Amino acid sequence: MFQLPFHTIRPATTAHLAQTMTMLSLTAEELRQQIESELAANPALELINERRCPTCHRLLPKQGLCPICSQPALFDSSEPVVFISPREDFYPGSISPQSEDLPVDNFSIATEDLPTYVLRQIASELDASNRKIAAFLLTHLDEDGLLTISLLEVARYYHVPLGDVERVQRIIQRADPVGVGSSSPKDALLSQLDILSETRLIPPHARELIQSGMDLLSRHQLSELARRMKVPLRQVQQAYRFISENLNPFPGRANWGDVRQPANSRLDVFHRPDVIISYLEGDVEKPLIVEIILPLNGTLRVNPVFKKAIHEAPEENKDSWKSDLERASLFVKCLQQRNHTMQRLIHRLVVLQREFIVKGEEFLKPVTRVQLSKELEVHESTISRAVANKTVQLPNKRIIPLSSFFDRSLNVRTVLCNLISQEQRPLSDSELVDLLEEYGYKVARRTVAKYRAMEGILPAHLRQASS
DNA sequence: CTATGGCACGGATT
DNA sequence: AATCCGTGCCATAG
Repeated sequence: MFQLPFHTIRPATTAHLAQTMTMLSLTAEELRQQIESELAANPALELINERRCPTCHRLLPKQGLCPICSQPALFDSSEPVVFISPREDFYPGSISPQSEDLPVDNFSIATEDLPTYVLRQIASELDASNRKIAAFLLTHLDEDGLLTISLLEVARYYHVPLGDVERVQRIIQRADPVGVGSSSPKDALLSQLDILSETRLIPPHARELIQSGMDLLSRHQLSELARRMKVPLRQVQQAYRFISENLNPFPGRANWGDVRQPANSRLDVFHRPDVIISYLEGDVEKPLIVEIILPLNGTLRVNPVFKKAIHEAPEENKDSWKSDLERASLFVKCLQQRNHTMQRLIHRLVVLQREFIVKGEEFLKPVTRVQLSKELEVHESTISRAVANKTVQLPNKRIIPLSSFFDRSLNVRTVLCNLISQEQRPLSDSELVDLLEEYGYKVARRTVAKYRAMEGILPAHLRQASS
């Protein structure tokens, strides 16, 4: 019923194949750059406007209404709907056609600065007056992403209660470089900790350490800290490691302009996902909507005017025009090819891992890339490329790497976490092995220890029995 | 003596 | 061919 504009896949030339391959491994952000430079370099390539759905802003098919918004009831809830989606709200830097009716600077390709980037994320949560406050706060950030003015000043300036300003600040802090807009490094750490604690376990005392031991913490005086807080040194060390690995006192400094996370960071904050999975109309009963982000605000095609003009091309330019034309059509084909592959891949993946997506990590089925490559009848390296470096946003708004879908042990690890969080008394690793066996997971004792370490859980003798 | 972490090996995965 | 991951063995801490 909802036919996507599939294009017949032509027999690939080697150049075609090579370019598709490299394109497949690009993230949405990288793809944006690629398209941008190609567009600038090749006059035969053009980007045209297309009609958009007035409610969801998705690109509309050639004729008719947006299939998602207009007839939601038509969809079978057992089948996910997968499609390529140019979502400029997720891609503020999306490339737009230079149309006459739209001021160019509105969606220009200029990279955004931090204040704009943050404001875009939170704009929908704020009413007009709060938006003003947010904008004001964001223009007073230093290069570290911290506020240079006090909240009190702002409140006085706008004649609003301090509480209002604080509320706006809290919303800002939750936006992408998490902790941005905090008043101090300490503040930034605390808000990051809050957000992290919603999704994973945090070591005991981490919060108190930051709260009251910030100065000692920043000077790495752990033993002094342990004495003053009356907490075992081991726990201080544990908490310290967690803090330095996962939190960042200067939220603006870190990865701004850098797409990839530092290797040692486990903070699940990525700038923008490559794929977004959500429920239709936010309703759990409705089917899953899967959008593969294409950072393109329109449709890319070979310029028909250019194509026509080729016959009248001046003799000395004819060759270069011709190569431009070929290059352009190759580029478009590769892009289609990439989209097609991504779409098939993600579709299969969503069907397979539905439980994981809707119910949580515990239900992840161990699937290897090889299995999937056989099902889709593509080479395994194709899957690898498609999966590498990409991120997915789940319906619960968490953004995770696409490779998590192929994690062989994530399910066991989460069961392990549950087990430990529900334990009455600290269980040793070998006891946990037996317990896991009852749940149908057979792992070695040594492996349990590894998983514990991965999840940042202390060994049994350092854990106190708690709720 | 038990529980755990380090090192390293082999097989699977990419 | 390179890398990742689970596991076994052994040293060490408690």
